[in-house]
Amino acid sequence: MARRSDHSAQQITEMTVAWVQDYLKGQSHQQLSLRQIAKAIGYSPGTLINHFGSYAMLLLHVNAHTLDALSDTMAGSTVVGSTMAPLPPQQALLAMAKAYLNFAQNQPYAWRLVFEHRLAAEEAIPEWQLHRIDQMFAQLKAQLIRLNPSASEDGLEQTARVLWAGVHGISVLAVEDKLFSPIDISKEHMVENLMTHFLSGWCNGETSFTQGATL
Amino acid sequence: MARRSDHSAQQITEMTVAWVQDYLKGQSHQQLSLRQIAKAIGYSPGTLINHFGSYAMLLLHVNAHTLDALSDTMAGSTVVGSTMAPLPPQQALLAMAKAYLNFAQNQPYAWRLVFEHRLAAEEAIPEWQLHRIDQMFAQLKAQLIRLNPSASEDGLEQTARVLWAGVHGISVLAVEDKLFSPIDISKEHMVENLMTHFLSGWCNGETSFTQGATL
DNA sequence: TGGTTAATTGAACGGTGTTCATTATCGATT
DNA sequence: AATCGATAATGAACACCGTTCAATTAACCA
Repeated sequence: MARRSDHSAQQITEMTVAWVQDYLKGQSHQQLSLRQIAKAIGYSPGTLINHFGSYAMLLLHVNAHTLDALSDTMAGSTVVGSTMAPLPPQQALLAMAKAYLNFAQNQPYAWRLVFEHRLAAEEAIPEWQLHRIDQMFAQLKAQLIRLNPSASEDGLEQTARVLWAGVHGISVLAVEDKLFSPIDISKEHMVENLMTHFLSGWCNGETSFTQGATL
Repeated sequence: MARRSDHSAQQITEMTVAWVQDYLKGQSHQQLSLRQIAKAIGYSPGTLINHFGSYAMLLLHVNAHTLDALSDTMAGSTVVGSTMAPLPPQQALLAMAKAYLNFAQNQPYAWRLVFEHRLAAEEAIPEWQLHRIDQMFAQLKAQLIRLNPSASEDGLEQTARVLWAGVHGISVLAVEDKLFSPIDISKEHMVENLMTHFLSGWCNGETSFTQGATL
């Protein structure tokens, strides 16, 4: 068979991503396969390889979709109402962190795929994917700069990543259920804990802790 | 063929774990396979399945070994010399965090396997594995309690996990090269940044940040 | 020594991602 | 309207994968 014109190239991408996203609502990608996807959308495995380049690249498109949804959720979390005043920066950051955590917990399989997926060594992460990540950091930095306008650009860059890494770490361990806590700690409380202590430490200036905090 | 007595059961475990650990020094587990391991140690795939129960369980043993090495490294990082006084708690915590990060960076493939590996839903994580993780937290808590003796047990438990999650997050993103930073930030500086600000915030008591830090 | 036990195996099974020659259809040209 | 070149799509083939299991045979014990 050849050259059906049932769907455009873009439609095939959409069908594929939509079906996988739906699949990931209920189960991990570990049981997922190219052949399964092909059957589900009514094309052959070879067609999908032609279209995406590889199974890994197909999954990268799925991840792009996930990152868009995550980014939207985070952006939306800082606006409580259309006519309200913007949240103070600390609350905005906390809202974004909680949005991040909740997204991870609500869509654990899609979220995990983003971070577990790896391309073959020779294929580089496409520019369109890097752009998505840049935008997420831009959101964080925008709030941090409100919180501490005197911070240097490099300092902001670093702090945004440290903070994000912290939230990410909690989310990873929460989603993978690897916190192994004897007591039941609310994940949201952990994020609040991190945010509170880190931001208060950050705003109180650069008191080197090797001499401070002598309690 | 049957019932060779070339090796005891324990020896087979050791050979297997040693070979995989060696393999992971140079490449990711993604290309690794049971058949490959079997060939390398001179047994059949079926024998390894009999021995470990499944390929997943085999990898769990590898991870146990990795966790032991990690735990040792962290424990060792707080003692600079045999006759010296113990490090102050902040420095001990920082040393452990850096040890954690460095381990992740030096043995990225073994380290990643620990966190990417998942058992089938029905098999529970064995007790001997949970025990290893408990011990790591015990190390952290021991330092935190020196830093803030008045903290409650539950508070310690939570703070230890928040702190560890933060360090873990930085390590994950560093190892996976997913920090996507335009500037080149030293990972060690990020850990220091997190530790400094978080601990200083933590020690300065429970100043709620919703009212504090008015920049 | 003979019988029992159990460790080990290789073949088979149903899966995987990827390659590629073949084919059938489309779009344009005559 | 017929033809032709380009190309989207395919399915068979390939080399793997983890796992199962009947058959085998070495070790052990009575």
